[in-house]
Amino acid sequence: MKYPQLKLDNQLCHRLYMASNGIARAYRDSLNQLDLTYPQYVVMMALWEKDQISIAELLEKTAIDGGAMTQILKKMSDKALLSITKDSHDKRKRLVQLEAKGKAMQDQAADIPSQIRCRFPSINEQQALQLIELLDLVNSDLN
Amino acid sequence: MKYPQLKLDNQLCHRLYMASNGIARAYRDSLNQLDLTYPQYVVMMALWEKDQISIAELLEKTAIDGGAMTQILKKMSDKALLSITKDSHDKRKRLVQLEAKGKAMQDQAADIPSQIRCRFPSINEQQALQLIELLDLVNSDLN
DNA sequence: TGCAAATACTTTGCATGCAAATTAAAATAC
DNA sequence: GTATTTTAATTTGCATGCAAAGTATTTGCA
Repeated sequence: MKYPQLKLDNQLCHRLYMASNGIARAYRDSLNQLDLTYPQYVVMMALWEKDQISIAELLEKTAIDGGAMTQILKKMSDKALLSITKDSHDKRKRLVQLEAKGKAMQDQAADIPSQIRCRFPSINEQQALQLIELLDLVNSDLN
Repeated sequence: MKYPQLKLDNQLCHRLYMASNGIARAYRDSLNQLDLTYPQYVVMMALWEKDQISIAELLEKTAIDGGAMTQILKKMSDKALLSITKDSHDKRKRLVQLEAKGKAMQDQAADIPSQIRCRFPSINEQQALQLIELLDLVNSDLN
């Protein structure tokens, strides 16, 4: 190997790639029971925190791609989890609000975080917090 | 907010999601110059480390999806970066080897890691290593 | 030896992630 | 006040990630 900096073993990014895909995969079983994909689950979490927000605000909170968001919201709307209305003050904007089914789903979802947590016995609480701190630093450099 | 464990701010997975997508985005400019996508770059790194390996071995080293790998290798083969031959001892297997263009690209790629590193001024070396250690723990639980 | 099970890939269908082009409406400029 | 620019979303085309089904070989086992 000519260049050690090109070894896969030295790539932070590749580890993030594996971890991100792997954890999303770990969520799959739990989310299948709610008929949600991971990005859809993220949208739900954002709305449970703050309902009645514009798509732009949803994009900012979730960091989901705008083009994908249009499709994701359409599917969630078809499933009656939420509805989308035009903002009467600014007709460019559209507001997203939870429907009854979407609100009710919060109780079903409440157990998911602990289910996922069990899949990572190698990580203790302190390490999890440390990981979050470091990822926040990474993400802060990404704007 | 009824359930604090459902707050986006408390989700390790969402941070991984943002970091993984964001870093891949950060690679884009550098990789565009080599006409490579990020997964294709990962394949190149794997092959620069060890040439003449089976697709199964490539899948294991890169953690790329098998179905996607078929398409990725086809595109890379079309670009004359590598070629694929049947293993004469086991006709189920196919061996991947770098072509001249693929080998030469290593020199062009050697600068990429430091270019990416510059995009993360908030992270010092010790923190980067710590992040790698923690992600290795996460990934070790993902099998 | 013969055949079921395991292996190594490929294919297919669906759900994003992303860049670039497009559309509609609001804000600014002149 | 109208033209230009900016903002908010959608649309389009391409590249995966993933599960499930399909194909071709090879193993393994009765």
